[in-house]
Amino acid sequence: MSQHLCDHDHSHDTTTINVDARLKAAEALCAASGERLTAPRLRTYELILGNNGPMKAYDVIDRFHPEGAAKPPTVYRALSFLEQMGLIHRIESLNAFVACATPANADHHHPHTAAFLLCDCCGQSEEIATLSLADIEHQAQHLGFEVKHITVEAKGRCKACR
Amino acid sequence: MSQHLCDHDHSHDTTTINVDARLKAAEALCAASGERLTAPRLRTYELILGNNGPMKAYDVIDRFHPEGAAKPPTVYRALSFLEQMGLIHRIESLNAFVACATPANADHHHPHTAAFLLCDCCGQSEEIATLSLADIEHQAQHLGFEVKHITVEAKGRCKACR
DNA sequence: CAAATCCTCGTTACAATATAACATTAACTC
DNA sequence: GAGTTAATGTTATATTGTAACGAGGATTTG
Ligand SMILES: [Zn+2]
Ligand SMILES: [Zn+2]
Ligand SMILES: [Zn+2]
Ligand SMILES: [Zn+2]
Repeated sequence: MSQHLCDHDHSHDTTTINVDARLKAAEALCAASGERLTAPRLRTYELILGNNGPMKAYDVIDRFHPEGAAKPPTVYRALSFLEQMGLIHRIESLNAFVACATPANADHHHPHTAAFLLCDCCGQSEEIATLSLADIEHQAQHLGFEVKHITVEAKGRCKACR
Repeated sequence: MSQHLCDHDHSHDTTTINVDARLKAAEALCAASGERLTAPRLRTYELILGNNGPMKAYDVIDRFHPEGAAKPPTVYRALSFLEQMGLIHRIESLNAFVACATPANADHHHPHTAAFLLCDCCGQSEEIATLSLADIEHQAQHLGFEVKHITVEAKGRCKACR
């Protein structure tokens, strides 16, 4: 995931997620929701959880099987499912996917609008809770993150189409 | 650009931009900035200005010449230029491009963070000025737009990479 | 239990989006 | 006008994402 746009080291690019705990929580969430966390879905989530930073769909595809790649629809379907369950987020500006930092669980559903700080250089992402764009600047400043460009896109239905 | 996800008419999907005036303003802006609004750049901007809603790169490519399509790099380069000049915005969640509603001109440079309301149904986009996510809800409500999902992504440099 | 139904998946093929690399031309500088 | 830079033309290819259809397995229904 490192972008290698620079010459300094990226040893800070490490996330520490308890993958097993997340997988168990996801199982519980799906069970509680009447959804099935099938093998391809589980494997896809596992890979994304284990990846250091946002992961491309084709990286999931390539690493899906020990022996060879998965077929794209297998993975794209799993990604859609995981996104709908709130377990991962799609990063539109990177065409990549990252595990939600605060996923719903069986007890506590937690759908939310996520905001991300995305480093151009090391590729790391930080999911921040924010309800205002000023907040983004504040949190970025607090984290020492220099913001260059913000993407804000709201999807829905216009008045005429409702 | 209509998405045809519905059976109602989309006669509201019409924008009215004074294309000639925008092109002249762009000429002036580039002249003032020491940049060159070359033929491919001008043609690309003209097509985006004339399009009803966000336009895909390959639609620009296909309509570039009266007789046949342009080569992709020609258009992608022009799109990058126009975006850097603040004349168009890229809509990440659509892989599309739209003319800025309030572009800079020779007198008044005006770089800004744009926010968009994007209709799932008719494909129309509305560029709104906003400095808070609550604002998005307010403006959407005022416009009768029902928001289903908001994308917020800030790109830049993390602390370790600065 | 068997039939019907629905959801999910496997597979093939392909569509849509975007860039690398290098040769050529046009503009600008001295 | 020779040297330099910026922009374009051109070919090829890389990356990202879906349509379509059949097979399998789970769930519901009678
Ligand atoms: Zn989240
Ligand atoms: Zn970084
Ligand atoms: Zn704008
Ligand atoms: Zn609409």
